[in-house]
Amino acid sequence: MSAQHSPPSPTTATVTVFASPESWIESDAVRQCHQVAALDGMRHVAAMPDLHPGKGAPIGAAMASTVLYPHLVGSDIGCGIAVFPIGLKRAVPERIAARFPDLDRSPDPDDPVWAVAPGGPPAGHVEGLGTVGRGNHFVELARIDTVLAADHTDRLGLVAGDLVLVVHSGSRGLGERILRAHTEAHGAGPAPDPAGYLARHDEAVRWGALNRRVLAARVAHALGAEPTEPVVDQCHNLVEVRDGEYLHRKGAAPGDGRDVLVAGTRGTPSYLVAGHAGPAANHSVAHGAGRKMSRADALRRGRAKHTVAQLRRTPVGSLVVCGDRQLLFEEAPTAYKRIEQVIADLVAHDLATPVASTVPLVTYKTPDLGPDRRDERRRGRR
DNA sequence: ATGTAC
Repeated sequence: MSAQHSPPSPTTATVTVFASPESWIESDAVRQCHQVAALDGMRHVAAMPDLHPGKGAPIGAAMASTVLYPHLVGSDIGCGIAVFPIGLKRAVPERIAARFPDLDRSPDPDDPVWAVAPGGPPAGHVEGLGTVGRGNHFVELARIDTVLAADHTDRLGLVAGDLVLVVHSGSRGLGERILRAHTEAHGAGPAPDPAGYLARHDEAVRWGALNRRVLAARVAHALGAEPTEPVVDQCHNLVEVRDGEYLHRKGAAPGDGRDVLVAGTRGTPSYLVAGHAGPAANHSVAHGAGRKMSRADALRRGRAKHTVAQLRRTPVGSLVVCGDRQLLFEEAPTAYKRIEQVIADLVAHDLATPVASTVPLVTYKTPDLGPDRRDERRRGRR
C-alpha cells in the first residue's frame, strides 16, 4: 500500500489554549480555533492567553499548516509592535501631547524624517507611509517602570526611568490590498500560488516595519529628539515558512528566543518579555492584553461607565490623544483583559519571562484638533 | 484594520 493512494486523511489539527482557568477566554474564539483546526492541511493551532474572536479567524493564535491560508493572517499583514529608545530626560504629558504631529497624514515630501527610508518604501507603495491607522494602533511615549530582569535590560541598554516610544502599526492600505486581491479570487481558500502570495506578503511585512520607524522618527523629531533604531520590533500578523510548513500568526508574536513588547492598554502598563516558546505554542507568545468585549459592547457599556475626560486622563496619569470619541470608548482599558493575567499565563506555561514593564505617559491614537476643528472635520466629511 | 460606499 502506498500513501499516495490513500484517501485524504480526515484528521483534525490539535488545538492548545495557553491560558489558565482564571483567564476568561470567549467561547466564540475557541470555536474559531476549532474551525481553523478543521481546515485542510492544518496540523496545530496554538492559542495565546489574549485570544479573542476575529473576523472569520481568531486573534491571538499561531496556526501551523501544510497549506497557506491568507485569511488567517488577515489584511494587516506586517502589523507589529516596536520599541524605540528616545533621548528625553523629562516629559510632562500635557506638553508632549500638544507636540505630537498629525499621524493621520503622511509627512510632507521635504520632511527630514524621510532620511530613515532611503530608497523609498517596499513595493513602491508611498500612500499612507508614516501614518498610524486606527483600531488598536497607537504611538506611545512610555517610561521603563519596573525592571524585572536587569541583566536583560542591560543588554538592551535600558534602565528604569528611561523613556521609549512604543509603536503599534502595520502595513495600512498595502496589506489590505494584498488580502483583497486574494479574497476576490479565492475567498477564504488557500493561496494557489504560495510563492506569489509570500512575495507580496514579505513586502508588506517590510513596509510595516518601515512604517513603525517612520512613525517613531516623526514623533522623535517633533519632541526634539534624534531618531533611533528599535531595540524590539516583532510582527504579530504574518506567515513564516518553517520546517516545511506555513506558520500563520494572527495577533501572536514570534516567541522563540526573541524579545516582545506585549501591549497593555491605553491606561495600564505594557510588558517587555523574553520569549522562549516551543513547538507546542507554535513558537509564539501573546501580542497584547486581548479584547474582553467587542467594539460594539465596549461602546455601549463604556458610555454608561466612563466620561470622555476619564478616558483621556487615565488611572496611571497618562494622556490619550484621540479626537474620535467612538474609538476612545472602543479602546477603553476596561474593554481589554488584565495584562498582568496575560503575562502570568505566559509565565505559567513557560512561554516567556518578563523583562520590564512600561507605563504610558502619552498615547497617541488619532489627532485631537479640539472641539471647534473636530466639528469642522465632521462637516467636511459629509 | 481597512478604504470606500452610503
